[in-house]
Amino acid sequence: MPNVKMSDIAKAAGVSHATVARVIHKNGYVSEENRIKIEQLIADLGYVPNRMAQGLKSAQSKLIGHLMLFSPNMLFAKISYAVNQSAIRQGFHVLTLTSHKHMHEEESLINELIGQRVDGVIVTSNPFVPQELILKLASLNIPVVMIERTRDLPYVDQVRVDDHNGSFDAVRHMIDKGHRRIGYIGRLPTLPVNDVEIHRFHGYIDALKSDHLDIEDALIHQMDEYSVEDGYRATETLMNLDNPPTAIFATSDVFVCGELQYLYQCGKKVPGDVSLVGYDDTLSALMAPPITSVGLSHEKIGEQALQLLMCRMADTKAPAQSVMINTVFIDRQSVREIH
Amino acid sequence: MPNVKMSDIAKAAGVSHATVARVIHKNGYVSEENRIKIEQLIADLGYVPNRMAQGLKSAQSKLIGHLMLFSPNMLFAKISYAVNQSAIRQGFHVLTLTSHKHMHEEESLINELIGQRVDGVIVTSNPFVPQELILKLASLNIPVVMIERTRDLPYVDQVRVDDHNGSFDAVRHMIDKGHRRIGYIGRLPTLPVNDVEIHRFHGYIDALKSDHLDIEDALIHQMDEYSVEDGYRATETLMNLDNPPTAIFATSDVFVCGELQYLYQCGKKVPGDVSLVGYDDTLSALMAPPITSVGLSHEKIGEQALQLLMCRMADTKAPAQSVMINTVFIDRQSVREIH
DNA sequence: ATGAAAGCGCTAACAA
DNA sequence: TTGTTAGCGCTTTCAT
Repeated sequence: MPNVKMSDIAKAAGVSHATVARVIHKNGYVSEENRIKIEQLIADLGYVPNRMAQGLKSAQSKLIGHLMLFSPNMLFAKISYAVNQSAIRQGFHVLTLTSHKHMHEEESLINELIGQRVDGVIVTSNPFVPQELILKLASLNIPVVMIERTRDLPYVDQVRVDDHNGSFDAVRHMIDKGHRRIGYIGRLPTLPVNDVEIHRFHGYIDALKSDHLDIEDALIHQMDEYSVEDGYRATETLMNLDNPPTAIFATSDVFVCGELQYLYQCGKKVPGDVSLVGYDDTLSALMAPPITSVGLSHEKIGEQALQLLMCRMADTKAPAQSVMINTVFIDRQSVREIH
Repeated sequence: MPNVKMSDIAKAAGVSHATVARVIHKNGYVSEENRIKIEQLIADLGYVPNRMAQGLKSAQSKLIGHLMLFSPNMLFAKISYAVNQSAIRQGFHVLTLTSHKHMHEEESLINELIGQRVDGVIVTSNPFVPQELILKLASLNIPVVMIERTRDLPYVDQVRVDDHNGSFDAVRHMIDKGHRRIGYIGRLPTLPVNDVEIHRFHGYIDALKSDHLDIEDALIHQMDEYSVEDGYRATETLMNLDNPPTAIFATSDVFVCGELQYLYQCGKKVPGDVSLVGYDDTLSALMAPPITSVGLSHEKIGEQALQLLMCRMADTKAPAQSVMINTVFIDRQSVREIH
């Protein structure tokens, strides 16, 4: 009994399909008698409206596209999940498309989304999506929201993370515990969109300055990639300094993995010998020992992204909005008090 | 210039929309002259066919639904990614829906998928999807493939993981390195679908038997949940035995996190004091130290799932197929040689 | 080589 | 209170 359609219900109920439509949408007048009968029939025959037909008619697919960058980082899996949930809550479904950096597949992916006539597009943390493609979407009146690595573009809304504060608070935490020599492991700001790296770095610098601490180049490591290996290497260099740091702040939990691997090898304890703070709060809870980290609230991010999308659907030509999401400092006691 | 449609191209080219359709689908005869002109117009105006209209007409949405269970485990993020990639390669898009255990949202989620008239459904590792819902899909002639936690249902194909072997090989590896007392940390087989737990457990048992080793209840811990905490607790109990194991096999990398946290606390070294092997190969590479683990090949799993879906689309009434995917043993030297 | 026309399943304005 | 009707954008058959 595949593919029951409105006319099947109508026929079975002895009415026109317009009447069936009325009971489905609960608008217009329908006699109590017919309503009951039709509702019964819908349940019995398992009728589910065809979204493609609805979409074609209404020019609303109720689909939104989510363009992500491939990344082994659990953070994006979490954001993806949050976006999906928020979308469902608003009656939308999400088509998730992932591109790889430097593979220039974005264009065809975006065309797919246009083909589906998505009602909106979310671009998460993908610094490689060319600006023209975003503008193309906007010119087609398809609402676009960018998450995390955002651009200032007309009619394109942004959900940003307050990285400066997140970073500042983390480093302040270390300073407050008595640390004076704090290492920094981050990523080089060499991507097309770099706000994230720059803000995290300035958060570190500003925290040091706020306590009039020296900024020492030897303590600052900006690596090529967010990777375990780079975290390992940076830590190795830091710990081999004549005067190694007592604490290290890393801008990603992935770096933390590398830090711990190095420290494990040379038998140094956390936080006994070195104190650590990570960023993302993805892997830090799972580490031995668990590591204090700066968490992002995925739910809020997803929620806001959908919110902005809905607003823009309502008014495509409203000025671009930018929402800042706070980070959440998660203390897991991986920073030791020193005197 | 939003929403260019076929008739716009037709009008601009001074032909009927049927001719435009011909050049798009490269079928039927079109004069060279017109083809050039139309192709040019399509590029210039940025025409992209409306999938909803195509779908309505062809009764093929080119969408597949992916029903997952919410899980903090990275494994499912990876499978999800692999499924998406394989789908794209076959010209499909994926609607990913995630349900929470015990929330009984599966029914409405499946109705959403029916509403979208998805061409197929993949159910990944979700033991809570009621059997009737799966059967409902099958009865609507919507191909269904189950991944990892599968059921024997008519017309429902399965992609399974060779957990018995995966587990067997891992434990054999420990035995070959000279270990005689090997702890087991797994999950209690209390889910609606339990093959996974049972096979992993028997893999362990059979490996021990293959070397005529004793099976000791005290070494076997079947926990309530795949969680860091349960891994921690089980390890604590194991290590406090009068005669603790020299090696521990865990059926999930999540357990490994807990193991390492406990061992870190009491200053025991891996593999110096205890040898470890995990399962999933998700977190094990990130641990300090990196842990040997049984990996699943997500790509193969995704690829096979799509393959089976395509086959079933071609022949809905073919007998159900079950494909077994091999695990991959990843040696990271976390098992010590003992004499 | 090209066009006309029907129809996919639905919505909504208009008539009755 | 209900039915009729005209599309939404596309594919495809059948004429021409």
